[in-house]
Amino acid sequence: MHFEFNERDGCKACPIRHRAVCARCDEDELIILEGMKSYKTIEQGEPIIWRGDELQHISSVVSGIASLSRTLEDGRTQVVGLLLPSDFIGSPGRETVDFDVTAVTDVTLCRFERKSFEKLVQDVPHIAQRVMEMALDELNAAREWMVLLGRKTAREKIATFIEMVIRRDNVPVHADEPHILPLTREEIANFLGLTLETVSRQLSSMKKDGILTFADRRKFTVLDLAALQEETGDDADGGMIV
Amino acid sequence: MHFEFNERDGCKACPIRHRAVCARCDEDELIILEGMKSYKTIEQGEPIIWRGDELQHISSVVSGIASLSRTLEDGRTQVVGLLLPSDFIGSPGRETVDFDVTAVTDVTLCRFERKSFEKLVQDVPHIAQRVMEMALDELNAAREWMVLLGRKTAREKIATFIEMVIRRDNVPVHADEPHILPLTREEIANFLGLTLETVSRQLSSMKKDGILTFADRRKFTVLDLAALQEETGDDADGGMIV
DNA sequence: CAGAAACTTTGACCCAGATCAATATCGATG
DNA sequence: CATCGATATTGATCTGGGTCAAAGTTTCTG
Repeated sequence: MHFEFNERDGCKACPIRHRAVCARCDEDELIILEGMKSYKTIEQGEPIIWRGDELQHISSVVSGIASLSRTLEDGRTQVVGLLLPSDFIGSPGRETVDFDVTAVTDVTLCRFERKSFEKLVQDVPHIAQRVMEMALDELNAAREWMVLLGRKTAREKIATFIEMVIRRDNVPVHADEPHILPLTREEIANFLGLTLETVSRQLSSMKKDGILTFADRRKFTVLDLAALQEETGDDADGGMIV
Repeated sequence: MHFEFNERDGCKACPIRHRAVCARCDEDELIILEGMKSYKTIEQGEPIIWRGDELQHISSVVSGIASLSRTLEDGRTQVVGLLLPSDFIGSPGRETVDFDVTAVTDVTLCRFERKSFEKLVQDVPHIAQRVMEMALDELNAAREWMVLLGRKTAREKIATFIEMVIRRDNVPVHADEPHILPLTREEIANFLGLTLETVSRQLSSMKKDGILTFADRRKFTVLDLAALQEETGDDADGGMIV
């Protein structure tokens, strides 16, 4: 059984093609991948899997946004990450999830039976390498977020969050289309370690300061990107040495 | 050139043997590993590498403790992780580090020329798998820490930190030897997203409440483990479903 | 072993952001 | 299109932890 990796023309039907995690789509390979995958849709607001639940599948987000979060006994909730299309739910080698996973929007998942996925990781070297790279990227993002949670002010947190949102759906150049906040005020608060009132106040304040405008609760446009970036608390150049 | 993986008797001289990241120590393998590694010692308090610096080596901590941190322009610092023996500095596929790495104690590193290490990751499937597992573990730990930073009170943060320290050097059973705080008050503060005064006050308060005693600034004993764990804010059973 | 530098504790006060509360707006539903 | 529940805004007040300041320890150095 031979597997090879090919980034360029990964199999069209294979969801681990996202982020180019895919073995060469010759017949052998396709059979295995086809045999073990299944799709599932979860409605907005519904839980996908709870912390501690046994992982039957490793899934990849095909469309929509899911959140990873932890809630303390008294209800305090911290969102520790957002899962966007191509992100995985569950990791090879783990039998349970350590965080609650919830559909923030309607979410479509492509699921692999966990054992098969783990076998794939073992048999196809480039898949382990890809998962490794993805994990390292996310680790970096998580650490970056730790700086925000531990040291940034409410205003800096909001500015950083908005900047992240507009960076994410990076419209070509100078498309003035409004951006969409993917989260409610409360979800933003739980992501930033704030209360929803503080989130609301900071957004209002940025509106007053002419940095943003809102067409409605979710739809906004950045009027002054430079000012926004100034407020994030990060180095202007994203940390490169000049 | 064939490589195989053997957890049990990984090569004694190979530092990536830590955490069992090691190929079978036949001659081919040894030559490669021996040829590319070098040791280096960094004194307590000295920087190991700065954020943005080009990574010449991937290193593994052999002894001592290093911290990963980020400092904002105005001096606010957040420690995003501690590197203990067997942890890596630098990741295959990255040309720079994204955080400052500092020696918290005297640190000995085992360094690999980066290109060679990356080649090794590509050539020896089990090494990529091992790095993948390590990255996934650290990702989990980072997310756990995000909950602490975003939602826990000062007292809960301190309790969690102390619990982490005693869990780390998990003395057999009932050894009443004192534990050692590996960090100064200021370093603890930067790790927990607090000020050093708050750290000091909380430690005093726990002393007053009979949870801890201090033999000196660094040396402490836990008098009431149950109470300590009660204060961490986490579920009693570490999150397992009962 | 004196004197200094580094680290820690403790106190007094203050403020960013939490909490509590009232109102306003949106969007779904019959 | 009126009603209701969910979501958001805004105001008033409170407080945990930050800030500023002054001792008190420990450790290093000559």
